[in-house]
Amino acid sequence: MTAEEAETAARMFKALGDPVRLRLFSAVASHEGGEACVCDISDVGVSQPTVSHHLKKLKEAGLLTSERRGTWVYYRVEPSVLAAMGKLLAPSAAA
Amino acid sequence: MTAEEAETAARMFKALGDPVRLRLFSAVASHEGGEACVCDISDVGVSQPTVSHHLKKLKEAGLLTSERRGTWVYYRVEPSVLAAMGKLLAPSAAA
DNA sequence: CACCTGTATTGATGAGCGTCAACATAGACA
DNA sequence: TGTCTATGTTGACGCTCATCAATACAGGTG
Repeated sequence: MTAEEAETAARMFKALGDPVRLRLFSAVASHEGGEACVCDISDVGVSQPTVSHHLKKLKEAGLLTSERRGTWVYYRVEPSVLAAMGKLLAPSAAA
Repeated sequence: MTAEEAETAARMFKALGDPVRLRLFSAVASHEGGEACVCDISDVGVSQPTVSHHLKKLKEAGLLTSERRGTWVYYRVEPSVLAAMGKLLAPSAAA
């Protein structure tokens, strides 16, 4: 594993390395249709700006995408990225 | 996903959220026999105390175990923990 | 237009992290 | 015992991060 590969992958793991972000991500991933409105998942015990901040981090890490539809903003998981991370965690099956 | 589950899982993701740690972990995981001596994997561009520090973090996160055999210390991956993380990243297959 | 709700940004603060130099410890060998 | 190598620990520095209050922006409704 090269230093560059490690940089890229570590950014994604790091994004999931916060309990609030992990819960937000899990909530989006397990929501119906694979997407969720912010209002559906923002009950994680922190303030609204903090939720927004964490969703932005997940987006910057490439784990989520967002789309505004009228009043609400919907977040959705990026499946290809998930698969790549999963392979890193299953070296016996992937390498 | 409860707050406690998120705490536990986030600790493991966080441990892999550093490029140096990810490379160390990957080196151990892909090494012959699933274990590696520190001397085999410490070529990641940081000083020896830093390597030791990161290996300790991975151990505290439950991702690695260590065992001294004579002069050298060998690290080995914890497969059960890997599987649990993998499932989190494959919600379509696990939940 | 004014007003309300949902979401994002700004600015500040306190805590945590990555890194290294220096030092300490463990084991092997003479 | 002394010495050398391999690894871990300590202490400190700079940087990043998580969080919130305050504010701003976007879109809907009247």
